Amino acid sequence: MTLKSLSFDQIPSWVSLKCSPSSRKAPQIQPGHVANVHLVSLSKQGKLREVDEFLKHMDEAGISVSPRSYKTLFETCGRLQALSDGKSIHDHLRRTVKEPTGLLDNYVLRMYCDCGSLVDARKVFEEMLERNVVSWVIIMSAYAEEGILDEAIRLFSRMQGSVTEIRSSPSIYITLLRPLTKFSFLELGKQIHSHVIRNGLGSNALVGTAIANMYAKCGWLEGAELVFDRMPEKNAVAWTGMMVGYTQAEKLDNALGLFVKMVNQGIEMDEFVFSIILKVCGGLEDLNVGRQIHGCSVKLGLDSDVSVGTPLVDFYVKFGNFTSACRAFERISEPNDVSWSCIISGNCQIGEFEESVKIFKNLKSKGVVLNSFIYTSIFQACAALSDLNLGAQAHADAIKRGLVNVYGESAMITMYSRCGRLDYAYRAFASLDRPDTVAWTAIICGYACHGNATEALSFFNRMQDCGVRPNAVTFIGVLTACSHSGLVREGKQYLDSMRGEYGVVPTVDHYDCVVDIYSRAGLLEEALELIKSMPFEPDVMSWKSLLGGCWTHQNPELGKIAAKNLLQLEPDDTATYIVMFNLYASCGKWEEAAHFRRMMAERNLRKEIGCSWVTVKGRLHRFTVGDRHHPLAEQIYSTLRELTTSYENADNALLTDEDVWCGLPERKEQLLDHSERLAIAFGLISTPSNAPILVFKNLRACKDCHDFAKQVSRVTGREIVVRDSNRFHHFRLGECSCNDYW
DNA sequence: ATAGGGTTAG
Repeated sequence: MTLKSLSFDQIPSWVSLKCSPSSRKAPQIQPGHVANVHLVSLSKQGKLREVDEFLKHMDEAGISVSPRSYKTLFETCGRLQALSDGKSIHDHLRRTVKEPTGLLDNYVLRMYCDCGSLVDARKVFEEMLERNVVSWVIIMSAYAEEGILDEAIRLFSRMQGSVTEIRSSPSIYITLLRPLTKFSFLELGKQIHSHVIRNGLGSNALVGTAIANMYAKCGWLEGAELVFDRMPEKNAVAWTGMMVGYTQAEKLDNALGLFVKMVNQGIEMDEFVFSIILKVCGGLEDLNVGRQIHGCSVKLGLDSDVSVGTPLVDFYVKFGNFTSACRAFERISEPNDVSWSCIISGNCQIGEFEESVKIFKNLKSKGVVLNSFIYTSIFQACAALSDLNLGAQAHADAIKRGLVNVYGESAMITMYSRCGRLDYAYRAFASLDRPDTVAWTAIICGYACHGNATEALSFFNRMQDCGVRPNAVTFIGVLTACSHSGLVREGKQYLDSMRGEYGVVPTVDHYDCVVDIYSRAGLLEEALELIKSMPFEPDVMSWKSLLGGCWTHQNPELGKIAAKNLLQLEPDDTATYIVMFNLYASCGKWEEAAHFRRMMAERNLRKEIGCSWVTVKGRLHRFTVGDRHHPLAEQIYSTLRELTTSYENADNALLTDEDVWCGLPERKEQLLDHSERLAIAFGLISTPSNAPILVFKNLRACKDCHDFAKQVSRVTGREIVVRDSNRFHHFRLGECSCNDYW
């Protein structure tokens, strides 16, 4: 909108309607009144550029801006955090109003605080001629909220001498207490409490609530209870605070008990009470009580409130009941970013990563507010989908919006690593000031599954040098690194030192890693011995690892034991049948082999279709075995034929994961059309000759394709990276990073 | 005019 001149004809009629009918007086409008009303209207709509224009016109027309207009303008600038607009309006005020601005200064002060400029705020505060309690509260809370508590306290002492109304101003204390809660400064809190008592505000309900809250959230539950119990009337706020305190102290039963007491005393419940108590039910894994509380919220008509609906969604997600979660979500009348983040992470938790991404894109296109939780889930989804494009885009996007925090940072390390870009993962890690346990773990796991054990273990050592303690997941990464590199002795030593040296109690997963280490190294008896002697019931992974080793090291006797246990635990996993078939077949025991084939057929089991894909210029190209659908199929196959001349000896090739589903061993000679070969060949002909090729595959790489990829990397000089269902293989000049050890 | 509570993630 451009106003050529200050013509009131251009102001919509409804604007002027607003000012006359309410006043009974004759329609004598103050000069400039309409202009000021228009200014306020623009401001409330957040149209700050038009405000600026309009102010100029008012100046030219000699119309002054009313104090009420200034108030609204400053409020708008604060709300929108528009510091430069705020400054120019402040300038305008100083330029045009010569007399003392008095109470308006509080709004200016508030504006600078809201815009995050403590420097400007302080300057205004010091230059103020007249300071009242409100002025002090504003400036003190600004420092306190920023965590600059010592300055807030200094101001507090300074105030003692200059303001007399302190006895009647509980807001001072409430203001000071809130940030203490946030930063958990218990000792300071106690001092303020004594101040409160000395100033006779000990029985003030609002102050009491704030103090009980402060004690509860600083973790001093006894103190909180003392204050809480002595409060003559406790409102929902006080009860909520106590429940939060118990929850943070992991005393969920106490929190629930308090809730029951609250209900019995007939305290009116509001939406915030439901937020915390639903979280408690989720933590207690108490579906029944949660459902009852859900029903209670419906009766009160609160379930459509975002503060109730959102934790309800989360509650049902925790129980894996996604249908109920969605139903709860749909009841929310005005979902906010938290609601969306619950539904997005819920989708991630049930493996619906595409759906998460879809919702995310939709929210972005609609301009809905996003938060760091949403980005963390999206990084997780991109990791699972290996979607580097979207992941990197979301990364840049999150930075622009200032929505990257420690959670997102470590999720990003994992995302880049799983998308095949260990180099980016490292860069993301290296950019951290002080990586915590999870970030270190993410980079260790990254190097481990890319087969770089030396680096992974060196990160583990550096982590300890930095004084960061490893957790259970860290050791999974460490042991995986050992496993992928054949570090048998080291692996066992790490397992043995976990409890004593690091205080991390090993779980069955850690033992499984070591079973895997032994099995891969051909120490099959040791592996079986460990399975038998470990302080846990062996699980699927224990036997799978052993079976894998029996296959690589051709031991049908132990393989039989592993398979027997595996079939009991997981009769529908086709991999067991296939490996056993191959194992017997390769030893020439055809009858036993046939037995497993037959069993598989009888149980009507079908193998997941082998599939590989490669992304070129942002487009995904997907291949299945023997696929001829691709427009460049002819070129792909001729490339493969050229590359395969050295593979005549494929005769004795065995049945692989990929072959089995399509049928029979007679496809011996057809190994050349395995999906990953198609993807590699396509990568070769469709990317620049110096670019690395990154192929993803849903199943484990077979031996022949692994050899093939090595060969191709030697002949063409290309770097080829293949991610199979297990790990990453980096092929360079005829060698693989896994040292044929996978 | 100033002031109190909750829910989401690696």
